[in-house]
Amino acid sequence: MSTFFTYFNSPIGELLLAGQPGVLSVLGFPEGKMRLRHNSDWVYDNNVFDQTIEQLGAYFAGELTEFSLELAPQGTPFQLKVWSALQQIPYGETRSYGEIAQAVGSPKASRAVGAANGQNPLPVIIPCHRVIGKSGDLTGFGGGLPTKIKLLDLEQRTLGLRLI
Amino acid sequence: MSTFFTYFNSPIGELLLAGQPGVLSVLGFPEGKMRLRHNSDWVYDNNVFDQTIEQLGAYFAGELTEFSLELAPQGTPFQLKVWSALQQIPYGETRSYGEIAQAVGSPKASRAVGAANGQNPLPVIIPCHRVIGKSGDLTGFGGGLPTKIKLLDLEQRTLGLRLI
DNA sequence: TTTTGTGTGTCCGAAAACGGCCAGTATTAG
DNA sequence: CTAATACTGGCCGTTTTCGGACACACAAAA
Repeated sequence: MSTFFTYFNSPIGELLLAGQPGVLSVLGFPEGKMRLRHNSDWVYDNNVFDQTIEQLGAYFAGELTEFSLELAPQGTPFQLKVWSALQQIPYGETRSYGEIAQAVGSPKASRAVGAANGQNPLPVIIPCHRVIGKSGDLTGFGGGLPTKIKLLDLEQRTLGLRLI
Repeated sequence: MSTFFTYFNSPIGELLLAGQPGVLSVLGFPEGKMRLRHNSDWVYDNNVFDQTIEQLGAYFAGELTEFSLELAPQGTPFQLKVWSALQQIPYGETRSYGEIAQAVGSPKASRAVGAANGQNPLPVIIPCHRVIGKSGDLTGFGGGLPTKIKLLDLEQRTLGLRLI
């Protein structure tokens, strides 16, 4: 089965989407430090990602707080547990790396959680941006710290509007 | 629990024995390349190793072909599997590194088997000397190749005598 | 043709290095 | 005196590096 891909223009820059019909497995930043581009044996197809694009659009517009997509991230057992835990963090809230470590049953593995966060193949949708240092430092983000700030800010402002 | 040790004079030179009452965990060559000596916090006690000494004596006299001792070698899961496989090689026979690799379920790990062999904490008793290259080369032995030859020779001659 | 003897390819496990951490001290700047 | 800041050491899963007690193939000698 071949892998399909497309690019999506978002407020935080161009995004690479990849996966198979109905299943998203990669979301990447083509620019910046990560420079994640499409593989040469992937097939361009924009139609495959209708739902993803629609929901991403709504998310960035502050009109969607929870994604409903079929995901297929690839990783080690530990990484999968971490990414799963990330999806439990409610929109607009944050957790510390240590809290996630505790949530996956390895209380002392906060550093390993940081590493797993860095390998997150589906940022934004799997909200690794909601994990920050215990002291409140943002500490890091694959797409660059400014993007992490933008995402947290978006979620904060959206929640603020909701209160009116 | 403290660790006990003693030294035993054998035909292949002095041997260091160490462990706890009823359980042997180390057998080493104090001389030669390995230079395994007793640790400073171990306690000298010759009586603890009655059975070991008796059986080693009988082995070197050609009167014992299978040890019956409680062993507690320390190692990684892979090493333990290898050492366990070594104990399945009958007295006087040999196997190639590749065959042991196959026996532990990693057919291509012949070189890794060599490495594990080199870490064998209980040579002679765990018969790493019965593993040789596929071509028949002896290839290596912690206590020195001459010792490996002596051991294989002893076993061969003992079997020979048995045939009479 | 058989037999040594080198060279080379490969494959593992083990050990070391590496962070998107964190808590406990020590050190300054107010 | 207090609080922010800097430094230190331990933690833990992953990644990378490393080093062979191998095993073939081919060459050269007998």
